[in-house]
Amino acid sequence: MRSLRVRDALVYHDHVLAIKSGLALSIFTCNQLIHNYSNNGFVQEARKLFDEMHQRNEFSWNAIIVAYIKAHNLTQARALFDSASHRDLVSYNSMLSAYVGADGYEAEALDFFAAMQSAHDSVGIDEITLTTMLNLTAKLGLVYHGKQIHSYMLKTANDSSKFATSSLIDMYSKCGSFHEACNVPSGCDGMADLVSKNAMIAACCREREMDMALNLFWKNHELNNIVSWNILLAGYVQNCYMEKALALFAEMIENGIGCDEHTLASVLSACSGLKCLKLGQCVHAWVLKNGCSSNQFISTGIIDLYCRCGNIRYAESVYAETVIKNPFAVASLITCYSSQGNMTEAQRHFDSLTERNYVAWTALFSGYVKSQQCEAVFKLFREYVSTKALVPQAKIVIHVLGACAIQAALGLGRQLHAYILRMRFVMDEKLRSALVDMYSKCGSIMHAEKMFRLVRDSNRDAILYNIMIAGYAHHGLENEAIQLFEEMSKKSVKPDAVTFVALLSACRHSGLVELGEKLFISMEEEYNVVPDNYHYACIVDMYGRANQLEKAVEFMRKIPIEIDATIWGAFLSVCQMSNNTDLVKQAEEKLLKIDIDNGSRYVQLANLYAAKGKWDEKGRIRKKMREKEAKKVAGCSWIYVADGIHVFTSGDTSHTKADAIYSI
DNA sequence: CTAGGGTTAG
Repeated sequence: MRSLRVRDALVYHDHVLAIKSGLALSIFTCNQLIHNYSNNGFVQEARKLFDEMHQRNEFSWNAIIVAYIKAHNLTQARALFDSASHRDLVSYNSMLSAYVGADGYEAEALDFFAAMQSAHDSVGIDEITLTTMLNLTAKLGLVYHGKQIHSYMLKTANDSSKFATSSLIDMYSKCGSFHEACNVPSGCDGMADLVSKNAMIAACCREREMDMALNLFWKNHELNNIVSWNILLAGYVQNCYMEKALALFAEMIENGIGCDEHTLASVLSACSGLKCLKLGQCVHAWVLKNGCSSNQFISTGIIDLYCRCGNIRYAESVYAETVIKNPFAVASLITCYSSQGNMTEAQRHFDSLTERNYVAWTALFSGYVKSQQCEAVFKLFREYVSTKALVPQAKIVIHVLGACAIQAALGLGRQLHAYILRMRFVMDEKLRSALVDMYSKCGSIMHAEKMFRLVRDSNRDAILYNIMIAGYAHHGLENEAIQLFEEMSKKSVKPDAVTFVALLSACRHSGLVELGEKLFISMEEEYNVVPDNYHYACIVDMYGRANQLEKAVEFMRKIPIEIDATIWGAFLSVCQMSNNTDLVKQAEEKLLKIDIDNGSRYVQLANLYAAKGKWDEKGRIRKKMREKEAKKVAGCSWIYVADGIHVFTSGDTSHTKADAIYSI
């Protein structure tokens, strides 16, 4: 309705102007009309008027070029630019900023900038050109090029306007050079203009320096606008201070700052992070009332909120109503279905996307890995690699390596390693860690170690150490595991809960009771790591394997946390060592109360009674298991043969070639 | 005298 009225007004305006000026519109008037049409989204009308003009000047050409740029038609804009009879620096700058602002036109932007410097029109470049180029280097994260432009700006005295200052701060910050951003003259004190101050607050938030951001924010706070508040709000959300974000939002409302679409997008993220459905729904209602649901950040935020709060039906119904099927929203849905193990729906959503971006791909890969559907991961990866339009992403390769680790698919893992080298991926710690883990879990501890040693000392983080220590532990190399732990401590890399699970399980498998006890005590006292159920279970199991029932019982009594199925399970295997039926009964009762659906527990119990020759007890447990319809997944082996994967369980005769296999 | 291009937040 509103667009129609604007159109009528423009046409009417057109007539009035024509009559007033004796039917022949001046160039000036036509140029203004082209702008009016363009600003209201009527690019065709603008073009019609442009075509009808008898005379045109630079302003006319620029107006029509900008009209196409605003309509996101860069091809047409460029065609007009190339054919223009009048061109000036403004035409060039308009075209350049269009390329910089659009996604996927980075190369065109660079070429265009180069052409500007050698153009035969010789329009040259000015401060606007340079700030636009700063924007591009910021987008690409190329601090080296950003510095070159900065130097050029210094040389040509184009470095001190408020536009230059804010762009420089923004560029250095987005390129990861926070220090340089702080050193931009009159930028860091927040006393320059408001945009520069806001850019600086954003830089602090990016650097996770929230105290610094707050200091800046409250300096001359009466000058702050809604952008300043939104930056701080987004800063809290991105640094996971969700409660603080909501408190700031409340303050915004109290102070009459109001809120806009940026505000609401951040508030929705905070609600998702806190799984705060109530407030999130209030925002949803507000959005519906005020008609800003067409904003993609907002609709994605609402879908994400319902997904994270586990309400996938609402998420689906909101998604069904969105006009533009945003890949980010779909990624959220995929993640939600994946977490429920519903990969059919996850895949369906993925298939529905016409434009699959890297977020959607990553979500699907992650889902298949989490639900341990490794064959699906490998199949998806083949599809991904053959999609020529995609730039290969390290994050996705990391997921596929994870699937190799689960499946112990060493051959595939090695192929991936070769692929990584061939594609010249940057070997960062995450990629290297994934490779170490893959080699270790595929049984090739030697290659895992080799990869680990390739990481420079200073780049070895706790995660990498954990992977390698766990690798040694699984391969029965407890001395190497301990040694690496000592190296870790020496390099003052802080061990965490995962480190100690790996270490304690090395101790329990190799019967190093004293060392296990020592490590267990030191983890809390020296390293400030609070033991959780896995650590307690390790120690209980360690005593059990070492045949030290009394110590295990005593240890069980002292456990300060609620004893869960993991710990009772460990205790049950300790009972296997003793003849104390009372203890078994006790453990059984507790265990079945906690872990009623887990078939493994029933089987463990039944086997325990069977081993003691108590067949009636065994029968009783098996009957209970049938009553509860608890199922245990059978352990299995598998082998890759040329045409695919073959899975076997104990005593399995279901394979089509079972007779031949057994005879061999 | 009056026109067009560049900066900060999700």
